[in-house]
Amino acid sequence: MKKHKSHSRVLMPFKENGHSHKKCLDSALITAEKTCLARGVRLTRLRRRVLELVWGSHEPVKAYDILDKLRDEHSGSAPPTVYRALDFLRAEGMVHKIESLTAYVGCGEPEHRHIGQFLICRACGAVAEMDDAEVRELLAEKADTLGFHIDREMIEIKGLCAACLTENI
Amino acid sequence: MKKHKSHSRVLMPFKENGHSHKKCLDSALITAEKTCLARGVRLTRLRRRVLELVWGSHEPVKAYDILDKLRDEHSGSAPPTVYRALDFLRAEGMVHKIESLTAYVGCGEPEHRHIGQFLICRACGAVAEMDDAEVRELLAEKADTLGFHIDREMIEIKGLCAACLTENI
DNA sequence: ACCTTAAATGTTATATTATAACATAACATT
DNA sequence: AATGTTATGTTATAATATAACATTTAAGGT
Ligand SMILES: [Zn+2]
Ligand SMILES: [Zn+2]
Ligand SMILES: [Zn+2]
Ligand SMILES: [Zn+2]
Repeated sequence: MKKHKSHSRVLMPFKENGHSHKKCLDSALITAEKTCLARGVRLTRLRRRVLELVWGSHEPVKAYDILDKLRDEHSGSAPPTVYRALDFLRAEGMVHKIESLTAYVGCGEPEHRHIGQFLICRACGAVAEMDDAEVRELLAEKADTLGFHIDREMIEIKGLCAACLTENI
Repeated sequence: MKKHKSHSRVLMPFKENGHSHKKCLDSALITAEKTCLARGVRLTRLRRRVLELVWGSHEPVKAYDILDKLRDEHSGSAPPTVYRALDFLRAEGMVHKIESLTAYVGCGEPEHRHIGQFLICRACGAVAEMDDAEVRELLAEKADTLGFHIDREMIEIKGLCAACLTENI
């Protein structure tokens, strides 16, 4: 029994036909800059570059793949370089870690802190992010029947996205 | 709008006061033996021992902690020893991997194949497992609005269990 | 019992992911 | 400029997982 219509947003959709990833990336970087400015935290050149690399595609990116690219640009790069930047970006919500892939994706809406639910296509590898309050509420309710208080939930769903479903008829 | 009462089971509860873990463990091993027999797969001595070690407590166990114990008993143990046994046990549903902890827990109900939802207490480290069809149905519905077809979902919830909540008043 | 084959385990090496610890550099504030 | 703080550089190592191939064990047919 729902009291009101809960919000359910798609924070990061699967990319549609004609998706301009350049725009997508630029907009993400601009949002990140604005958000960091507003919060008084520093999106340094390195952090910005790591964010850019994470946003290179809509597929989760591995930490060591980022590191390889950083090394091409600056020989002083080492694992801590990338993990520190990722830690910062995750703390600020610019990036989420996909635990089941040990990989990282950019967040489509970092300005409002949240932890979404991720849909991962096993065919194309793309990831979409939802932020669905109904799901959260139902889980909270279920947890409550066990006397459990939720701090944080990780929801990672694997399957086939619409595009890959139609291809594999 | 629910058509029927969906089943919602607690496959593995948080341990209650007076919980006899010896019974809990014995029963898990017996169930595992029966289930393997029924399926025509082999619960070898090694696999049984690994299952026993995973079931050592209700807290997720690390692969290399299992390996350390195996090494005490048999010097020929190496990473593949434990990972192969875990792979078998996971495939048969006797053990689940908690992705967000890279650790493994025993399953309370391996005879029916499933992937549950895990509640992880950040204070005592214990894990409970639910298998809630309502949650699954809601997620399927939400995914469907994006044209996404779910194969498998990972739900790991962190928070405080009832016992730890009352302690931390 | 003997042979054959498949499954499980042993063994060595290496890949992948992540953190510790300490030094230096950049930045902000006074 | 002096100071404290934050970020980055640097070296080393910890923690998690798999590849590849050899050997042993178990199952099934003759
Ligand atoms: Zn894009
Ligand atoms: Zn997000
Ligand atoms: Zn128990
Ligand atoms: Zn289970």
